[in-house]
Amino acid sequence: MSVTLRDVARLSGVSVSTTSRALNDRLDVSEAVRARVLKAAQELNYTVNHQARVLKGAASKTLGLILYNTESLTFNAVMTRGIYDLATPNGYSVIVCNSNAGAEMELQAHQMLRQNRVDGMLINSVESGPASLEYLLDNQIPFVLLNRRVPGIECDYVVVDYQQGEYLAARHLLELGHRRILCQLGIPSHPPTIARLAGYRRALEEFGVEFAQELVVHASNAANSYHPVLNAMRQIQPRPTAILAYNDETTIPVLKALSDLGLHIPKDVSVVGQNDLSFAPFLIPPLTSVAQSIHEMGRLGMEILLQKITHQHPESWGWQQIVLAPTLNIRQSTAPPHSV
Amino acid sequence: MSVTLRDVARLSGVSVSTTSRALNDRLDVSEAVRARVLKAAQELNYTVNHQARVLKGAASKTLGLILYNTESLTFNAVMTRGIYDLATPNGYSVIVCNSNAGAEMELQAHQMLRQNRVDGMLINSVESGPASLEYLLDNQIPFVLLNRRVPGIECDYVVVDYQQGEYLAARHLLELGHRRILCQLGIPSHPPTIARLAGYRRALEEFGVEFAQELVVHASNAANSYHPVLNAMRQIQPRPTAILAYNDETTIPVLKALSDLGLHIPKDVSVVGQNDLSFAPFLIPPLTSVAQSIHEMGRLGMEILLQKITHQHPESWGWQQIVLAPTLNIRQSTAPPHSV
DNA sequence: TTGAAAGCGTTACCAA
DNA sequence: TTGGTAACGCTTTCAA
Repeated sequence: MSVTLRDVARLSGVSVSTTSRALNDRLDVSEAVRARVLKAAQELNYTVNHQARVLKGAASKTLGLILYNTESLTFNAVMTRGIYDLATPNGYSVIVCNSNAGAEMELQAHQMLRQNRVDGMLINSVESGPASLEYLLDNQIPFVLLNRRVPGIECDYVVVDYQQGEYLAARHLLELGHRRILCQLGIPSHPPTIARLAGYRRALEEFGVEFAQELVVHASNAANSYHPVLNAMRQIQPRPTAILAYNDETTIPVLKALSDLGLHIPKDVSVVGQNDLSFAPFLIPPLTSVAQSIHEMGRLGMEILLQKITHQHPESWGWQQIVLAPTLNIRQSTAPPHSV
Repeated sequence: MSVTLRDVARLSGVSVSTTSRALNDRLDVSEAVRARVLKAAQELNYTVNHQARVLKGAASKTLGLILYNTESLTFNAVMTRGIYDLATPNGYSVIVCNSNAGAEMELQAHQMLRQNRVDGMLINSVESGPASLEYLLDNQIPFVLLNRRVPGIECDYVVVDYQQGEYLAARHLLELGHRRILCQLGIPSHPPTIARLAGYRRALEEFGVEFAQELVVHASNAANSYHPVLNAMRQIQPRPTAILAYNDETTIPVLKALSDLGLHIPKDVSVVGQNDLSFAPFLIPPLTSVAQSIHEMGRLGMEILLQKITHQHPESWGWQQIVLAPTLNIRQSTAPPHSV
């Protein structure tokens, strides 16, 4: 079927082993032979068979990436960019799998990557519990968790801090004088939602403000923020004076809901987003938003993974457990409450 | 290092070949033996070595995906979702590569995927010219172009029709009575920009409106639409009465620029977006936008690729060349020009 | 500097 | 129904 080393060897009139050495830039090949081999290889359009190499014992030069795939569209896009930026230049292929937030597909992904003998993995989905990760640890397959932690599993991870982000946002509003702050979240069991809620409550506590369940709006899909927020702002009395949106994308429907209720931002209601996407400064009014280093998280995760793969002293290393601190970018969507 | 078939054979007390047959659900294995083998495999936590299988002649069950990676964040995210949705369930791994809009990285990606003996490829980046594609054709490696066509290369492709989309948007504005329509585009050489420009001009011609170069705003990065559009709307006389934004994402800064100029939408200026992202109905005012079937494009491309890989009659097939028609969703951001 | 041969893990063929 | 053996394409060791 495809051109093999034997074909190249035959054409260049030398043995297979010499051909291999010539193509792999070994020193112990005469220039004359090397030139002949290279020419033959080019002529035949030869490409080394990667599977054969790996079977022979070489590193697979392949990494696995398991995505959760139910985050916001931009989240995945931004994170994977950080990852790819380092993969190809370093000669690594990346096999991307999606769990679609399901344990079954996630296990299938692990299975696939295991069969492919990947050199390492980046994991953004841990729905199936710790077993898969324990297997990786036991078999010394390097991996880095992205935006996830698993209780009871000691390993490398890089996370952005949604808890702290929500805390910063809430504190900012509290400092401005807001006391009734609507908090828009996703599915209660989703780790980023759990983290946000904790940050929100931490800020409230710090300011001695009592937590009210009615001020938390959970939506099965955080993107559908229009109706939940519209209803909440219509019904809750006294009306919240500020909103913590799940992220910048969901802020757009939130702004629309407020506009449809005839509420002015920030005069009547303050709004804070999260992720500080590139469009945040261009919303009307420019959105106060918490910047999370998502691209950085992807890039750093990949960097750590590559280090672990190349440096062969896993024992001498501690775990790299990195929490990327968010920053609050204050713009014009937040102000003291009107009534104050 | 890792557990092999020999280890399983040894533990279950049968030969390697019988072990292989037992694990591969062959019929000619006694139930007693099969049970013993399965138990041993489980006990040892055996996973088949995919590279060995492929070397032996099996299909690699791996697909390659080459992304351009300079499109809008959402474009890649939406398209790849359509792709992944079919990959894992069908047992295919996807190796994702990025060209970053560069010919060199694109060639490197081709090289990588070739070495990995992928069963097929989905390609959204053709910066390096037709040579790579010709190689695939010559070697009967199935591939499908996504959102790209290459002059002189006959092959399968699925594209969304940005030309038609821009045409529909422009026609809508022309029908409303607009004659001075600002057209926001990206790098002149980028295929989607070329297509959009052609659609714009086609609509103008059809309405007998002369094309004016000053009404076309090229930006190196289409996302930075604020200043180019602000300046254009400030300087061009008479002022355009409508804007064709590059896509929905760039619409956000466009709306801001108009707002900062004190221009009202749609009274003073009409705006049309493209892609009809989920947030389009929630912009203020709700955005008239051209819906492009990007998710469908990814999914369909994958479907065609899988068909080509499984059905082994490439000759009897014609090329599948699919152009997904856009539709215009009219909302409140467009109206007849104020002056009419 | 070159070549022969072994072996990576698997499957398939052929014999038993 | 089972087992031995060869072969996939490559790299590496050892000998020449």
